[in-house]
Amino acid sequence: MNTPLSALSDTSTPSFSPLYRQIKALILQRLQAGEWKPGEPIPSEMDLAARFRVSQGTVRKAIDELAADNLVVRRQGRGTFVATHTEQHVQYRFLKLVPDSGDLNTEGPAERTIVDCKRLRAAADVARALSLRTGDAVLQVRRVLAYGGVPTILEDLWLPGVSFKGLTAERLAGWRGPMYSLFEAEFGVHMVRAEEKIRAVLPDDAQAVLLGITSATPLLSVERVAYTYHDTPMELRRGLYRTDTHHYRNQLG
Amino acid sequence: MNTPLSALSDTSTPSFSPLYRQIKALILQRLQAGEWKPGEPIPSEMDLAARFRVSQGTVRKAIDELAADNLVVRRQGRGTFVATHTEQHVQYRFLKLVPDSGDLNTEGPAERTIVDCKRLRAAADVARALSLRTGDAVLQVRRVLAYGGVPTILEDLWLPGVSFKGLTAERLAGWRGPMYSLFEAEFGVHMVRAEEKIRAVLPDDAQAVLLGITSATPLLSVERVAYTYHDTPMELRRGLYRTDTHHYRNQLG
DNA sequence: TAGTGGTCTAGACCACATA
DNA sequence: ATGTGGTCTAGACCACTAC
Repeated sequence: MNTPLSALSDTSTPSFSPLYRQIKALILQRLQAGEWKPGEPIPSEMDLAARFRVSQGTVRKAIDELAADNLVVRRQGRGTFVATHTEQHVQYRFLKLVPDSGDLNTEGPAERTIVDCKRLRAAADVARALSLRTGDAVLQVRRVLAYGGVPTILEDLWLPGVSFKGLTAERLAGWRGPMYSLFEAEFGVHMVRAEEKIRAVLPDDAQAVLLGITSATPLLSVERVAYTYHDTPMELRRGLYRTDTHHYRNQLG
Repeated sequence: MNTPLSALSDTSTPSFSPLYRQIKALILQRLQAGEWKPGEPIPSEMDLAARFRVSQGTVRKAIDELAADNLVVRRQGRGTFVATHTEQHVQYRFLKLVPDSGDLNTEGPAERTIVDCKRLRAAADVARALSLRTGDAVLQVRRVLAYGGVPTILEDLWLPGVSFKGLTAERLAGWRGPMYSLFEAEFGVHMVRAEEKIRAVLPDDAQAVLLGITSATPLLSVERVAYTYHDTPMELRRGLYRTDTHHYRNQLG
C-alpha cells in the first residue's frame, strides 16, 4: 500500500504516528521553509494527494488540523491559504483588550507612537524567553497605543537581532496595520501562537507619565511570548494595559 | 437517500445545515435533556448511526465537533463519554491562575473557606448577566481559596435560585472537589464554557482583610459568566486574584 | 474474542468561486 | 465550464479495552 514515509504499520515503536499526521508534518516543513508565503494559496488537496501518494481524504485530515491550529485558512471554492495577520478580520488576533462598550467597530488601536527603538544586548530574562544567550543582540521597541486620543497600552518588546536586521523606528512608524503583519511582509516571520502571563501591578513614574495616569492606578501587566513555526520563540512583549475604559476578554472552552 | 430531518438538498433556505450538524444538534438535545449524564458513555457510533439512519462517518463528524467543543470525550477502545468537571485531569478547567514556580503538581487550591452563602433578590447587573429579571431569587456565595495557607482568591458568585434549590454553605463546605463537579452531581447543571472580563483593581477594606493584604495591593478582577448547554448563563462569578505569587496564564492560538 | 474508536481509501455528489 | 473545498457513503483494516 502507500508508505510515503517509513512508519505505517510500525505499531511497536513509540514514534508511530498516523499517515495524515506525517503528511501534516511534511506540509508544515514546507510552510516553515517559506515555500508558500502568508496569504498565498497552497496546492489543492488533489494536488497534494498526488504528490504524497495518499488519498485526498488523508490530505484533508492533515489540512483540517493545520486549519484548527490557525496555520492555514480554507475558503470554499477558492482553495486553502497560508494564514496571515494582514487580513482585516483576523487583525490583532492576539490583542484581547476590548472597549467596555463592546463596540467592535473600532478595529485595533487608533493611534500608535513609537517611543523608542534600539539595539542592545539581551539581559538574562529576555535571553531566556527568546532561547538566546545572555548578551546576544536584540532589538528593543517601546511604544504607546491610544484609543480616541487616550493612551491605553504601553508596550516594550524584544526581538532577536539576527532575524530582524534593518528594522528601525522609521519603518515601524511608517507601517500601516499590525506589527505582526510587518514582520511577515518584511522579515518572513509569521507568528503562530503566543502565551501570556497576566498580573495586576502599579506603574513606576516613567510608565505613569507615558500613559497619562498617576502611579496609584492599577494596570494589567501582560507578558507575552510569541512563537513562529515549530514553537520557536520570536518575540517577548511586556504590556501595561489600562482597564478603566477597556478590559481583557477571554473565552474559556 | 437519507433524510432523517427535513433539510437535505434544501439548498435555498438560509436555515440549511449539513447532515452531520443536524445529527450533532440531535445529540446535543439529548445531552441537555440529561439522557446521558456527565461521566457516562453515550451510545457507540454504530448505534447512533443506526438510530439516525446515517452512515457511521456522519455520526463520527458530529461527535468530532462535540469533542472539539469539550462536550464529550473520546476514549479509544472504550467509547465516547459525556464531559465532566469531576475527572482528575480536567478539574479546574476554568481556573487559569497558576503558581509562578510553574509547579503543576499542586492540583487546584489546597484550602477553601465558605465565607457566606445566602439567598437574595438579584440586583440589576446580576440579573442581566444571568438572563433573569431584577428581583428574581438568586443564591450568593462568597469564599476564599488559599494555597499553602496563603489566601489568594476571593470569589463572589451568584446562581439562579430556581436551579439550585437546597444548596447551602454546609453542602458547599462538605464537598470534595471542584464546585462545578458539585453542580453536576447534585443539580444536574454542567458548565460547558465561560467568558471572562479581566481588570486590574485595588481592593476595598473588607476585601483586603479577607485576603490578608493592604488595600494598596493591586489585584486581578476576574468577572466570569459560565454557560451550560445552548448558551444558557448559569453562574456569575467575580473573583479577586492575588498575583504576587501566582499569575493568570492564557494561551493564544 | 468481541466491541469500541482510529485510520485510510475510493467514489459520488453538492456548494461556491472564477473565468 | 472548470476547479476548488464540503459532505456523505461504504468498506477495509488497525489499535485499544474489557471480558
